[in-house]
Amino acid sequence: MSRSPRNGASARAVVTDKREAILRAAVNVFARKGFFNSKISDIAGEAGIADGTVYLYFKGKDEILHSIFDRAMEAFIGEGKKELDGLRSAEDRLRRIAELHLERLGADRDLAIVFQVELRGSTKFMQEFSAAGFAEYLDLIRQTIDDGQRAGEFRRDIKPIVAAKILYGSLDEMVTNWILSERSYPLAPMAGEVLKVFFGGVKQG
Amino acid sequence: MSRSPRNGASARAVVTDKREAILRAAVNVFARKGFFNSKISDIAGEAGIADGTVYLYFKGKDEILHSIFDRAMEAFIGEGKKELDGLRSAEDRLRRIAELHLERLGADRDLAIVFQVELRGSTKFMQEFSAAGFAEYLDLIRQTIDDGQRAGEFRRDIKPIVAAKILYGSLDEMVTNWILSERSYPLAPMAGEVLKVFFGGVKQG
Amino acid sequence: MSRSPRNGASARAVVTDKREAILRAAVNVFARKGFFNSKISDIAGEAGIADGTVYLYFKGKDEILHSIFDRAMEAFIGEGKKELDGLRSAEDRLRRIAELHLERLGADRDLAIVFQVELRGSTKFMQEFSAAGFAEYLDLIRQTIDDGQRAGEFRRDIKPIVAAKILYGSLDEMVTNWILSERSYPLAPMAGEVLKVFFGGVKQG
Amino acid sequence: MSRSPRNGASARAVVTDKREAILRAAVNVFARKGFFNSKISDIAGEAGIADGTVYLYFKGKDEILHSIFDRAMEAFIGEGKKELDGLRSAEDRLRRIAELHLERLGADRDLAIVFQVELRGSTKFMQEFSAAGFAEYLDLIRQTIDDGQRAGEFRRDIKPIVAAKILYGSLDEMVTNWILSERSYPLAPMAGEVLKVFFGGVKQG
DNA sequence: AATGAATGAGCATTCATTCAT
DNA sequence: TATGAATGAATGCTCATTCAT
Repeated sequence: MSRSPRNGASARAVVTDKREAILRAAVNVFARKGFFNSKISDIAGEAGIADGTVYLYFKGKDEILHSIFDRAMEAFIGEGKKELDGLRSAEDRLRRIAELHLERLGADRDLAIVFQVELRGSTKFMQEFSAAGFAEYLDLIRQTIDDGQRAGEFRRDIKPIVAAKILYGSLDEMVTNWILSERSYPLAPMAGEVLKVFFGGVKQG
Repeated sequence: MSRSPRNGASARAVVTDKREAILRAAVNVFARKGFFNSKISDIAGEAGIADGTVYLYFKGKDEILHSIFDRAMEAFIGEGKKELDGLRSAEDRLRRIAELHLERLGADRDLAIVFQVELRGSTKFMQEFSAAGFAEYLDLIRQTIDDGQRAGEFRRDIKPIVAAKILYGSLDEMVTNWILSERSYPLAPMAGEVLKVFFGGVKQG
Repeated sequence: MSRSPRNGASARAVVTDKREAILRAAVNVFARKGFFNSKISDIAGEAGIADGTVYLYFKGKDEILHSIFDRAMEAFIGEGKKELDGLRSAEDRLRRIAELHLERLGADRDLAIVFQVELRGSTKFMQEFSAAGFAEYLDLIRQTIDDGQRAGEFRRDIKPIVAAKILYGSLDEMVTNWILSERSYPLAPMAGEVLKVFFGGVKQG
Repeated sequence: MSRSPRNGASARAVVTDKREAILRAAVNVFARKGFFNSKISDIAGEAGIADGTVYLYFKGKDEILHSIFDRAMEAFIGEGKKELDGLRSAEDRLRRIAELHLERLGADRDLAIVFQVELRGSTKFMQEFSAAGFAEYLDLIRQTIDDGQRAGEFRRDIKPIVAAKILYGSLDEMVTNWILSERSYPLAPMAGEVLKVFFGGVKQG
């Protein structure tokens, strides 16, 4: 946690610390000013380092945005894998996915803004990030729905990929609305509301 | 002598023509390069006019984006109003909304890209555009659902605003996926798929 | 006075009228915004004509400034010549010159600003205008002083050209101060104050 | 590690050097091309640095002009204070002021051009600079004359402020003429000539 | 590794000038 | 003559990136 550890932290740890500091600063700056309006010097300033130092860790702003995405997805998927392992029914697994989705983003508004807004500011980014992780995430949902259909939990007259997009799109909209809302409210509980409708639509009557 | 030519319509047409040409060019350029990477000179070049001429019609890029949004929303809402007037049941109205939503964006891929991607590239834009038209649109859906609940068509244990966000989010995700997809497929038919699940979830058992 | 005379004004008169209108507008605009910050469109707007029309009468801003100077100097010198003809003593002539100088500029603050400020905004202008009229004016003063010395009115141990610069510089400073002053006071009476000192310095004890 | 190099003086010197270089280059460029016709790139080129570097030291052209004025006035007034301290009579003090005025500007033709021409190219500048230093300078002269009147050196029937403007205006005109002159002659000796007339006009008969 | 002064390519914007009407 | 829409050259300014220290 400390920026200049006196303890046995290795040189590698120092490097990691500064890298982390830049990424954390970048999330904050991007959330406040938007990716395209953020300057490298803003990020460096927020991180408390010199402008030039940023280039020792990243090639440029694009790579920083990529790293933010990678780091967050890695953490999210890693955590998700563990949580889902214990759940057997497709319904329980989807519920946990939805909850995690909103819990995670609801816990870090700046990160949510970067994910909902900044990562979507160009088709180039969207395609890259879609290829990088969104696709995998969407496929996880699709697969779970597919499993549910095979297990007889869900109606079979609905294409799993369509249902997956519906669930993802619904959650995504909850997050976007939460970000833009002037009122402050907890995001996670929206998961239950979404699922009530979603399961009503996909579950076997 | 007269400042407006004898044929008032033609003068208006000329102005409108160039304005329109700029807006059309801008949609194309924004879709290809992204809003922030588009230069005024790109738009002017695409429109076949000089750079400076753009400033005779718009204050800058921001105003162009706003105008694109305004013009499209105006057309969309105007068309929608007419279509919905004849429909009585909430189900029919929601169905028509969903169809129109996907038909419209599915008919103009560049415009769809601008709406799905470029208009969301900054919180500033999102807030402005949310205030300008998205909010109204979302409220139209909410109100229709509310009507459906009062009429006994829909379950009453679901908050209309939540259901509205779910429907909107689902449609929105369909559009985004369609844009990013490498395959080319018609967007409009997805409306039926979305509604199958959505109505399954909200309609009275 | 009217901008489009219905009376028998000839075509030439119309031309002159528009030329005059542009010059009058330019003096006003230059005084308000400064020569370099004034746009042709500002002048055209102030004159109530189209931008392009300005070019039917003048090559550009420089020529307008020149014309302002020429017109004013012509009027000033023409008027001055008449007034001075009747005066015999050098003292009387210098007194009248000083009075005219301050009366004229004191009567048209905008013109005074153009003369004191805008005409001096570049060495190029200053050299041109110096050659064009200031030099002639200064020489008129010098010659008068010379005459006074020859007539025994003034001390002979002072170079006429130096005395001329002193008188001109003193009057000039009165005008500049008057322009910059926040208080509003009549300029012409300063002539007497300047001359009291000046004559004290140059007249034969 | 340390942000200020071991030798603090050198860092300061470096900064000062580049700032000074820009100011010196700007005086030269302004004198040659005029303030409004000078481009930032002209100044940067003359100073031997990149265009962007100028903005590390100054906000823009206006601030450069201000700095030129401030620096010169500071030097001038600082020097003047010392010189005048030893002089008792008002006459001696005014003589020294006049000499310093012409010596200083006569020693740096470019600076003189900036002071006589460029600083007066707009009412905005004139007002700012008048407020900033000219007024103070004029008041120094006025006060000295006032002292001379009280001490019985000068006539009391002349307003000190008017006499001050006359002296200042006379000196100013000497400088302007010297700048515009095609002949090359020393400026400083003109002080004596001006004072001969001025004292003749203001001293007790 | 870290710094931050310096760089200069890149772009938005203005506005004098033209010319078809 | 008069217009004013259109032009496009000109330039101030920003900011990502480099590199000597």
